[in-house]
Amino acid sequence: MNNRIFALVDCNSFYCSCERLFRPDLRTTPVGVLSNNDGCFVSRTSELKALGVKMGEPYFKVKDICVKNKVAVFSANFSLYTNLSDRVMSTLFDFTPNLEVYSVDEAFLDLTGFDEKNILDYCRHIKETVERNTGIPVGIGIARTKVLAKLANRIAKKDKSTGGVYRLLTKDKLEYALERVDIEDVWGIGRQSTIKMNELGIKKAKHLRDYRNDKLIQSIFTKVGRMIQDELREISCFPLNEETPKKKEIISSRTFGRPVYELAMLRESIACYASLACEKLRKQQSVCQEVEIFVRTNPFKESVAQYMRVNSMKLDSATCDTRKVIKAAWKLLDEIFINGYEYKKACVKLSRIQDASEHQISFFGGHDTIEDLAIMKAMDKINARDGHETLKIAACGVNKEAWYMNQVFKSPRYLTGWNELLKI
DNA sequence: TCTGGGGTCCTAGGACCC
DNA sequence: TCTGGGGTCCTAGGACCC
Repeated sequence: MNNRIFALVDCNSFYCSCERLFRPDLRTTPVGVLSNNDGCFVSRTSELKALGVKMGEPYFKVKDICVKNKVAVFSANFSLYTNLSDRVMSTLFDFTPNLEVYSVDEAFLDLTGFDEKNILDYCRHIKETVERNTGIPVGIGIARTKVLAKLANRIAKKDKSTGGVYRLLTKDKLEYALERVDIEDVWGIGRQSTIKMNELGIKKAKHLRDYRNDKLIQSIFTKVGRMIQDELREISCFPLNEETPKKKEIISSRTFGRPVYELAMLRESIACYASLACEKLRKQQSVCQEVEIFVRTNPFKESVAQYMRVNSMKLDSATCDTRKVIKAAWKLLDEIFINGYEYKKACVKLSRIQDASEHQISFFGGHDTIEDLAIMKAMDKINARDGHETLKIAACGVNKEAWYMNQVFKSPRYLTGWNELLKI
């Protein structure tokens, strides 16, 4: 046992809550948000869950249920969600700088040193403040390790009597919780591990905590499994990571709105994804020295011939120049493209990422010149000021409708588009 | 007809070196 | 018949997360 205290703040049905914020008429309506291309449900309100719609459920399979129950369905509107996420996080930051932004809708707070008697009230105050400032409802779980804080958060959300804040600090509460929580609901225990845990007779969180053979746990579930076990014992193994590390890989991929057959169209999509990835790369002031792409047909469509190929290359010199990355990606595409398949998805991945300021300049040249960097900088600046893709590389094409994803239910960019602000 | 996107960490095993 | 031992680095693939 240690004397640290972690609080996990988690936004309730985050994407749905964002949509509801601008549509108060939907306060009691079941709401769901779909993945890109209007594929699967990635966020559901409790009302939608109650209708039996599962996480990751393809929309077309439950369309009838949605229509019958007047479910408000939305296409993903990530610029809106990111913006609201920033507001939630900055509100939390006002309470403590010891904060880890764990995901778009979750943050760990280090509240070590707080008087344990008052901590429940304090977290209720945090919850109310976030909700008042941003309109996004949250739940908070409090415990001595991150794994247990996750668990406490689960209870806070499931058990209405908690009022959305739950403290898992006393021995009896801990026993009560660990006896009831299934092993698969423990943070870090996924599908494969659950099967192996069950074989060992571990069905509940408590069984893992009390499992005597630590070495066996380590050998089957690796170091990570052992750390989860210790975290259940209130031994903190996962530290709070306050600064967000730079990405080591940047991926940009999309499923096409419709099947694609021509090399020219694949090239356009690849150029677009490469542009997106390079933008992110420059934003974190990095350069990459490896480009990977893949293309594939629709694995769900069994009636057509299947094809999937990955191809990658190392660059002579690390770069953040979109033009060079597109050139490399196109070369990779030409090598693996086969005529006659019905392509459904393409992907660009940048790796071997280094800091732009520190990277080694190649002896053989080919590195980004001052002029290259100036062009990229100008492009980023114009796009930041006048909107995404105001200026883009011609290789990306102009007729995106030919392959771009479907977004039939997209809400306005209430917070990031001047023409789409809420009208009252 | 219609099934997402973007990450991280860990380990085993191969390549290579002396 | 019988052919060493020890170390590092890299990569692919598995598992997990939201």
